Amino acid sequence: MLKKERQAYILHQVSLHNSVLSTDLSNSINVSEDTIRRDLNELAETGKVIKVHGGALSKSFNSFYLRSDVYNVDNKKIVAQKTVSLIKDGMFILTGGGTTIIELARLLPETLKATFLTGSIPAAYEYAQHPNIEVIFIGDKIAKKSQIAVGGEAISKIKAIKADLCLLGVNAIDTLYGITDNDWDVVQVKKAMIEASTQTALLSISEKLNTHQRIKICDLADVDILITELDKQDTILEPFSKAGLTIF
Amino acid sequence: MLKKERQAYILHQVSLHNSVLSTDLSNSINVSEDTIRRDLNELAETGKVIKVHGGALSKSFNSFYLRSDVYNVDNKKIVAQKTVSLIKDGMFILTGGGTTIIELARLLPETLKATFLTGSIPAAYEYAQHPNIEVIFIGDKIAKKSQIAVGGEAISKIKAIKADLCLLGVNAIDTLYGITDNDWDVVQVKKAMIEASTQTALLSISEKLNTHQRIKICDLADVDILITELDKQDTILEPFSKAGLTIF
DNA sequence: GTTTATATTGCTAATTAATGCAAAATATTT
DNA sequence: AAATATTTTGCATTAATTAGCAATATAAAC
Repeated sequence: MLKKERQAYILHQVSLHNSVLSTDLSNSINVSEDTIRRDLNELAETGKVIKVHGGALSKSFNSFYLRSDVYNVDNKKIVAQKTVSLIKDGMFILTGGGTTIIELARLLPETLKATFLTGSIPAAYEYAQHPNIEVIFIGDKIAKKSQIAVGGEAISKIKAIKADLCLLGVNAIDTLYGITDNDWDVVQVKKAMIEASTQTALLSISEKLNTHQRIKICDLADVDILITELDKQDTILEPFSKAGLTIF
Repeated sequence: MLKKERQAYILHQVSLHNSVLSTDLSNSINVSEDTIRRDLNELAETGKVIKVHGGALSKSFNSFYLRSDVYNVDNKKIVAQKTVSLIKDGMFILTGGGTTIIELARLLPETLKATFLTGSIPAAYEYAQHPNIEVIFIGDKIAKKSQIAVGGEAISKIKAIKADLCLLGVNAIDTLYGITDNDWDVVQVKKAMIEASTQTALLSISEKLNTHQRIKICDLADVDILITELDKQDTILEPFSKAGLTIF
């Protein structure tokens, strides 16, 4: 087994179990613990895992984004964690794609029984890992860049839905420009999702607040909840609160 | 053996096994390790493989899932490789899921311009990695076990399609029992896919020949091509050939 | 069809990389 | 604080790589 292969295997194990023990790895691939340790150190140096006494922990637990580290994962995880509390048993939830949504999918409690509807391949994959979650995929042509289904078929399917909650990762949000994005097809889908839900929550790391992009999805008035990694009281959030959004 | 031939052989080995050792190659084609190394370096410079200490790795050696846990990968890869030759530019291809199909997705040439329609999340993900392939996802409720969309929605969507070719990984195939599977929902989808295509090719490692399961998909007469890792002339394949299947 | 240039290959020796081992030094647990 | 487990360090061993050179093979020129 080549060194890189071994490291790939280790990474896979880490993403699968969130943590590994040097001893276990040593046994399962028959190399000395020294070698494992050296591998883990290399992987830690390049930021792929977090080295701890006795083994290593996953950084951005993922099979999709194994290579490219997700930007700002830590904050995204905070956002995702806050979002979990909004989700109750029995809900019908429409969600988009994006790295924050993926983090959310991973943080969902095992016991949660809910139905998730999405057009994002990575998100669907993650939801499907949960034993008690029903996943409905909204199919259509897959946009390569974002790995989500876009097009008329998908939109009319979304319009036929009435969901309890819509969860969207946000690209740019601003009190003046509203919620904006940079991909026409994706915007159409997001619009439809917001309309199809009784309540919409936006997931956004604070960095994206007060920025805008080319294409408008909707006004702040059209959505309900804003979830960031910041404290509810943070002054940056005040304008959004005043615009009528509930802050989490 | 010419240099180009040798490098083609090396590339083939790499795509088949995901990794090669310089030593092995040196032995199997009787040239010095130096030559192999020089070849690998050339292939690495043109981006065909990833050179590592001791050998080389396939460029796509880790993405969606690691193959180490896939049963009988090598044979599945041979099946997949044979299947590639059936696919031509411009085709509309309906495919199921399953590990053999995933291998196929990975072996598709970069230059291929075709449209793939599938209800399998892992397959869609793999297809979406190709620059010139259009992916249409057939959405519906996702069956956890198989990660494919099942249900009336998906089936009626499939029925609205007329595809050039249907590629199905097979669970069990027998001259007497026909093609069988063990999941009712999946069977419905496969049935619909076969009906919606002018031609159907079955991908199956030989191990699955002459086995059967609970639920019938169709008779041998309803499909056209059988692709296994075996040689066309193999006696095991004779009964299938006699049943009217074209063997690859 | 020679002859000349160019590429390819294999060999040797020196260098570098990868791995495992053992003893000492740290952590961690009880 | 004692017992146990993990890490560090330095070293030995083996394997793989590099670089230079000689021997062939292949292509190009005459």
